[in-house]
Amino acid sequence: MRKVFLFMDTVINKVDAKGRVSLPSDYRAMVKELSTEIVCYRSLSAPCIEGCLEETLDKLAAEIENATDFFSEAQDNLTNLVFGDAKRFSFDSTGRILLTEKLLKHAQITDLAVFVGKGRKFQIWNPENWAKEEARIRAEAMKNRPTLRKDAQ
Amino acid sequence: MRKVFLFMDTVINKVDAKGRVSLPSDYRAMVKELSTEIVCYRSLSAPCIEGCLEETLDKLAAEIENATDFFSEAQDNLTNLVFGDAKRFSFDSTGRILLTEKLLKHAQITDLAVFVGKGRKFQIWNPENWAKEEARIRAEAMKNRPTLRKDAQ
DNA sequence: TTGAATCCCATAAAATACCATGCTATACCA
DNA sequence: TGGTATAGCATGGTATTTTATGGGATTCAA
Repeated sequence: MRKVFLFMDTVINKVDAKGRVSLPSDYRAMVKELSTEIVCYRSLSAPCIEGCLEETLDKLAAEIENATDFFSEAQDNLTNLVFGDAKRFSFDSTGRILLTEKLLKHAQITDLAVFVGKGRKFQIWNPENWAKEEARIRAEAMKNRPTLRKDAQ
Repeated sequence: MRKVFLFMDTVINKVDAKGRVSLPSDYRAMVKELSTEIVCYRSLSAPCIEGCLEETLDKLAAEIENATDFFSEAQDNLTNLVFGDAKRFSFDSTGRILLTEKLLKHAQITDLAVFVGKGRKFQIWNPENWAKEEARIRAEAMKNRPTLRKDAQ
């Protein structure tokens, strides 16, 4: 039994005519080991699909409750945005999930999908869009080294 | 059971036609004792591969979550950069890992790989590049003594 | 009953595990 | 201390398993 569960690596898979994509085998292994499910939703900030484990959304729900007031408009909006869009995806015996039209359209994905690990989450991109995005992020990191010191941000 | 787990020493191993390299036996022993796995990614600052234990990345994930907001661009960029590039590597019964094309290309490694201990991390270099880099670092350290005082940096 | 979703089977390629060998470093003994 | 035996290691090769992906069959629901 492994100790660490992180979505990593970048893998590119085909999307067939039916809209099926193989989930990277690493991701599947995690889902199976934790006996949970994958949840996907449209990214709020980029033209890509975002995915995570159900547990992660559960934690997010708790955080939202903690950070915003029960009756606040902020909590209302946030929960609508996140949970209104999220959907559970299970994979078949060969490890494929069936993405929805809504998600594919948002990410401009047609026949190829790039899975990008983000630790507790992952993203699914159109290959060209991801290439541009990665170049942008790396260039920025070269210019200004990332930091985790709060005072430096 | 040992108390200290540090990647040390510099060892050079062959990379075969399939891209397989023996992980230094010291490293393997650590990984086995901790029953964990190795993670590798392209160094952000040098033409080499960087590696560490899964736990190290897990801690980093927690730190990122702690230092940045769930919906922030900073968290987005950082997690893409780090985890999109990282990949788990398990070794076979003879202690070899299969490096990817992307990593080998970034480090300009063809048939020989130098493993350089870095404590919590290690690096994998092309032998010639490492020779140059080591000379440079040592020369610099001779000229300006290293310091750990924050105010001096 | 028609379209969509799910399941199952087949195949090729890639990743992984396994076996065998020569070498090196270590341990052991005189 | 010197020499030998032994265990561990690096490395080449092969076999086996897993994975991605296409296509067809079956089920489910509108």
